[in-house]
Amino acid sequence: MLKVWNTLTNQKEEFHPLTPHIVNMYVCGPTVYNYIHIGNARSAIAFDTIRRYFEFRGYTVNYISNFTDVDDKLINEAKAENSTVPAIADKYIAAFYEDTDALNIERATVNPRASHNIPEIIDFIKILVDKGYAYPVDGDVYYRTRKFKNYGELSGQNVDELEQGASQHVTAEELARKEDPLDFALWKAAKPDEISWESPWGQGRPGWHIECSVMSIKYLGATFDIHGGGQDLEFPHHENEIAQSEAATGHTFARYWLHNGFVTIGDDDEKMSKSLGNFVLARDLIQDNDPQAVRFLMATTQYRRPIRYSQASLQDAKNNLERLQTAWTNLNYRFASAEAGNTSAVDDQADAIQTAFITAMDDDFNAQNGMTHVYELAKTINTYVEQKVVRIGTLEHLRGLLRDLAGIFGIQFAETGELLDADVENLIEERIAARKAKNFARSDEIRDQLAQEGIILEDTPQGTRWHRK
RNA sequence: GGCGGUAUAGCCAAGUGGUAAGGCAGAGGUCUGCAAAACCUUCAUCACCGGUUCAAAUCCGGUUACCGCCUCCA
Repeated sequence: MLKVWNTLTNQKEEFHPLTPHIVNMYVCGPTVYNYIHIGNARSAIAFDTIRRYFEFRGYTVNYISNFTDVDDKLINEAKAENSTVPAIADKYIAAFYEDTDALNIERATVNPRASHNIPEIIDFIKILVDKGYAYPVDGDVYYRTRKFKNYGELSGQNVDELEQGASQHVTAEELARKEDPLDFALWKAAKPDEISWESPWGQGRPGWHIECSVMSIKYLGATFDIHGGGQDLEFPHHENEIAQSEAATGHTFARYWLHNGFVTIGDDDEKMSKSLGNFVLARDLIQDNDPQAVRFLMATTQYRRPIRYSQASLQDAKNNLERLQTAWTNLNYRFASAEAGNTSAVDDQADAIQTAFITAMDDDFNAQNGMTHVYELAKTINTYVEQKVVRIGTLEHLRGLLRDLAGIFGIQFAETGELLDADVENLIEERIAARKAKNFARSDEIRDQLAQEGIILEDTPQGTRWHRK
């Protein structure tokens, strides 16, 4: 039975989707005023991995993830780049796809954009105003936070305690407009030269929070299964989403709330964030490192745990990935020398590993425990392929399982079989002859020479094989 | 100040009452002409103090340290 940690209740709960076999999930995407950093990538990878696991378990997943493409930051960035808000959004959305594709993150079912849903947003705000949950003031519209009785439930905050914090950060201008410092903007009146749309309250644009409520409900319905995002979104973003949505629809909003942990950096494991300025862009990291290793590091850490970003952790990921890749290569190498049929004892081992893997991952996507069984599979494979007699059915069984389990984490194995230059092939042939003649000086010379070119030779009972370093 | 999360070997990291998974790195070994890859062996009294229990990393109380949210942020 699959269990997930629900932030709403602060406990692990059995996961039962509203509709059998279908998971409707919404994950908060980035505000597209800059390239994504590896913290953003971590969130995308965490939920991509969760999505893949659901699919592995036989669910159909409707995965909606937004782009917030209208807000102060975009307006400022447009000014800074001497561009427009839509152009800035387009630019960084394109970059987002480049980066996430490189990290083998599956595309969402839909990536709705706030700016493409303005009529829906306005209609939604109208409902809140009509119901008395929101009030217009000079072209702004604010949400009446205290009117929503469960406000603070998600983050475990007490409204009165919050007010102390809020009051320290709200500007005098805002305070004058709001009935209560805790109220937040659903709609903001346009300042001169700002991007804006016509609304019942005048020219303006949506506030933050509202787009996620509107777009998640638009694509998934008033009540859906999973809402995900980074831990920093728990308050106020997700708290506000709940308040808006449930006030407007009268129904439970998301049923399970999942929050991923941060990527931390530095000796004191500080959160990586744009506002702290201590971030590493995903594209820079990918450029200097194997994207698969980056993906591996992020996907094989349980999604709620922090990930310490460092050269050492990346190197660790590379080594582990290499281990699995080697098992894959070892496995594929034996097909040519395999016999028909199956080795039932090994098939049984594979089945047991699969069962154990599912048990581990069903526990709130415990990737570390899941990976333990993937390593176990690698060991099973490495041991099996050293046997004199191997059988095709079992090789295929092992190959399929390794591919599927690794695939959940977004790991794709490199296929071998690339053709070598004729010169290189001749050298390998010459070396085989030299070894037969026990001319080891010459055979080692050839091996060293090819190693210089990045081609590693390995002598096995089935013959000499090679791979590129 | 309020709320929440961490603290396990050189590193990453499982484990929520029965005398510490797994991976990386290190050491030794098997295989190999030598290698490579693989496989085998080896490497921790679980932040600290006190308590409960036949038995605690695991429960309770306290202490310390670090991180996050409460303001834009994945």
